[in-house]
Amino acid sequence: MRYPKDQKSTTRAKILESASSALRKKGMAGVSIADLMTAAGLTHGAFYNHFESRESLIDACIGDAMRETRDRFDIMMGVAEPPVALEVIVNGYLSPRHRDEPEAGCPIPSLGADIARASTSARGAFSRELVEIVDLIAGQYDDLPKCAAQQKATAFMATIVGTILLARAADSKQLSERILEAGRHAVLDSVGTAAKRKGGVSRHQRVSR
Amino acid sequence: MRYPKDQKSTTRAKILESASSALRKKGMAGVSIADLMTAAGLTHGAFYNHFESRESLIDACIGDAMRETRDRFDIMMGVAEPPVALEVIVNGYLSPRHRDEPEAGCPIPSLGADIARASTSARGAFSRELVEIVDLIAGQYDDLPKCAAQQKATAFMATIVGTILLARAADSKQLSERILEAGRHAVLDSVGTAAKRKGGVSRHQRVSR
DNA sequence: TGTACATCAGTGAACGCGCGTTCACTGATGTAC
DNA sequence: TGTACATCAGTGAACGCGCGTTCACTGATGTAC
Repeated sequence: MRYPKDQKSTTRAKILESASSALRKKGMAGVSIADLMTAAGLTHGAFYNHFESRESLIDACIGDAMRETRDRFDIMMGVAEPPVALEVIVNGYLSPRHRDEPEAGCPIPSLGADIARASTSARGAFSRELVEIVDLIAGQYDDLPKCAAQQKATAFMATIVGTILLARAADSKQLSERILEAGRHAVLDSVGTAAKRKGGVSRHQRVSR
Repeated sequence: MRYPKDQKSTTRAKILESASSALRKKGMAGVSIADLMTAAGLTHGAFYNHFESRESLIDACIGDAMRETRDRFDIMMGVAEPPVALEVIVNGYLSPRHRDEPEAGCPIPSLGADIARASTSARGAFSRELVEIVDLIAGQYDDLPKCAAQQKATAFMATIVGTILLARAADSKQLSERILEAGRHAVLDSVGTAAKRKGGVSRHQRVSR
């Protein structure tokens, strides 16, 4: 063969990665197949060697980006005891960097509304990963019954997602910063409550404020 | 003149309303000018009698839908004392109806990500209205210093916006319902805290669960 | 070892289509004389 | 009062363009004999 034997899967991965970033940055309408393929260093015709259609690419991107986010959360859980790990996640998620680099971040704030309008399979992939993420977070509220912990975790996700959404749409740095700060404060308060129930991680609370 | 003298402004309003709904329902990519004009009972050529371009229509829609949301919040504030009015808002905002009818609801969950990518003027209009909405809500935390109340109000908005976003993207009614419930619970908890500081609106808390 | 053929990721011209936008036109009404 | 002209919201054909998708082709490599 002309190409190394992992050529095809490598190319597919390259298209997927490039598309996944572009989608998060520019939205579903802002990305054409020709653009993507150029970004991946190929011509547009090769696209259909790897994906059945534009829609199937989008489905794959959503699943992929969600998995990436879950993995990132999972890794951060490793660096500290519950519920302190939540502070690590919050400070990363609600950072200026995440606000300013949607292409490298969680797909929910950038694509959530489009996911709601997407194919059944895309929404399925999204939901499966969302549930996993919520369960990961719920594990941090380990002093609560499972159901209550999941409820807290779901609200946790909603708040950080909504905060990034608002912070990105705001037109001034100042307003945007205030939004991030409000999100951080609200979420860390709830984490703080959990910490207090367990008896004190106040040092961490102060540090990450 | 062939037409009544308020014809032009009436038509403009009709296009705007039709466009504003279609945008929230189908997203920025899902709506063509021809579709909109047909929905408004006109042919596509007339569009440019009323708007300079597609982009300027979108700007107008964003401002308009935000104003509508603010007005709706404002009206709900009138029906109960602070902070009970917040419960009314939450139960409306985080209702299955709002989840299922984006075309008639708040533009932030449906268009937030697109607003972040929109023109400076659209983001300006958005931000001005957002600040007003936050101030309205902050007025409900009337036992807190202004700054703390605004912070609480901002997080309140982030949570309800994020909750609707997640609830719409979820692929099963069951998951979606759990998300709405988690959002309601978290937000009403924080309202409940405010109520307790003031000394008891527990009846309302129980009613709206 | 040499030759003919099969493979298949990638190429790029071509397609049909729908889009945003333009513009000459329509025709009912208002206005000037 | 009657006639000629101006106005202007709305019409619909036409435009150029970029899109998603198709497909005959390329050419380096692997394989059969």
